[in-house]
Amino acid sequence: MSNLAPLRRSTLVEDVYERVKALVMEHTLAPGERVNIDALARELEVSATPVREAMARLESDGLVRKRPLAGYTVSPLLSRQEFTDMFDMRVVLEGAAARWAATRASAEARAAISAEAETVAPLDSSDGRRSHAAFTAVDARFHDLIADTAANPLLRDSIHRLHAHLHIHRLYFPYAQTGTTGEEHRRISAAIAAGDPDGAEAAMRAHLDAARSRHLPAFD
Amino acid sequence: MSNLAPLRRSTLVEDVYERVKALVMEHTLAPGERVNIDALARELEVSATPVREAMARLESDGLVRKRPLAGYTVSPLLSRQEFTDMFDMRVVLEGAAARWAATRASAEARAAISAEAETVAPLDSSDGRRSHAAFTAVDARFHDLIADTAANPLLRDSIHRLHAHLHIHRLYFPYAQTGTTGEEHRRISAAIAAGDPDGAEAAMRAHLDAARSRHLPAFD
DNA sequence: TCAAGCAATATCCTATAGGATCCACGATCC
DNA sequence: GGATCGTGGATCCTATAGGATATTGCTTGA
Repeated sequence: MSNLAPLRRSTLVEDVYERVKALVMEHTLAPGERVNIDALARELEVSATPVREAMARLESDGLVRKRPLAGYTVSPLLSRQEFTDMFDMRVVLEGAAARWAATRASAEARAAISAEAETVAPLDSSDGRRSHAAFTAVDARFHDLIADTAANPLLRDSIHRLHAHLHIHRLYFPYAQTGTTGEEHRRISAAIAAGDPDGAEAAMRAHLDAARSRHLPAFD
Repeated sequence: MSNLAPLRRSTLVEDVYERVKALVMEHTLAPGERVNIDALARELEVSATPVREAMARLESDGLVRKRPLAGYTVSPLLSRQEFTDMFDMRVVLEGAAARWAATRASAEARAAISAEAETVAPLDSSDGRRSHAAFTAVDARFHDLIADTAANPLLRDSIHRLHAHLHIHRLYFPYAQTGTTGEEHRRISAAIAAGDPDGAEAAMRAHLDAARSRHLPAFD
């Protein structure tokens, strides 16, 4: 009976960080909006001190910006240039992740990726259509799974950071085409399952280039 | 007369962050060492509050680790595996940086990179030999310059973060061979100057692989 | 009507204090 | 002798208060 989870006794800072991060991710706190620390502290029923510390961490994540002596604001939406830069980074990082996943993944991991690639977003109960939120959730899980499988913590964290920003952007432009995402995912997954690093990287790069093209019209 | 620097009125948190970061980078605070917040606050002649906020930022940088309710410790030295992972990341990120620098750099930037590649570490005044510190400083400037030239803020920040950890490691193993570093740098610079993205990326990857090989014996 | 200057308010930033938790050391028991 | 338990001290974490700064709105003048 070893290797138990470290039993996280939480501090308020931790909880506040998670809560505020969620507020930003679900755009209850909108991009560009000012964040009043005192008001936020009252809302969460804590004092300002742990809130300030949590905000410092969020700033390092790039989710909020700080102006000294003038408070925090939620990071504004990505400009077209920033969005392009982000996808350039994704191509580089996730391309490498796919490559390494193809060489390093365990049999279980390959199976998990294949399963995720076959997953189809569930139908929305209200209107019977596939919701945008459900689609992005499936997409995010697929990409995060590959990032995890690449077995490089630095790479994994970098990719996760980028995905947070992508998630925020998607919430504001929920009309991007789904296109051939499913098929592209299956191609990536097939290459990883086959242990083909070149093919996996190429498929991932192609997928991300296509995804970028699907998103770019939102900036017109 | 526009475009003046925003005139950073600093807050204590900013100053403390820079000071503590320097303490870690120059290993006045040694890897693995516990960081007593109250003692550090007394030392810097400030209260614990801004120190805590600065530590939260340093944790996001990976320079310190936090155990809830048990304080901060300076991040331990990289294991062999972590060191290898870091260089895997460098190959990916800096390879892309070299590629983009080759296509996007202005004439001035190309000249600056070439000049930096020709720079030789100054001789130490005391013993007349090239000091390890001087060599690493020149090396760091060359790589940072390319990262800046790639014109992607996300990429630049990611590379800078990695370099901080590399710097700490180097201070503890100051006997790594210099080898053919100078020549490798000149090869990278030549490809960038020539606007050859494939060549620049290949040269950077070769350089980093060689550098990793020069460092790895430190773990034996 | 618009710009500039000033006052009042809101907000941020830091210091301090006290409760909560962990760590080290010694005592006790097997 | 070695392990377990309990206590004292150190340290962390949070709340609160007050000084410092930015922002807002109004007034004044051109």
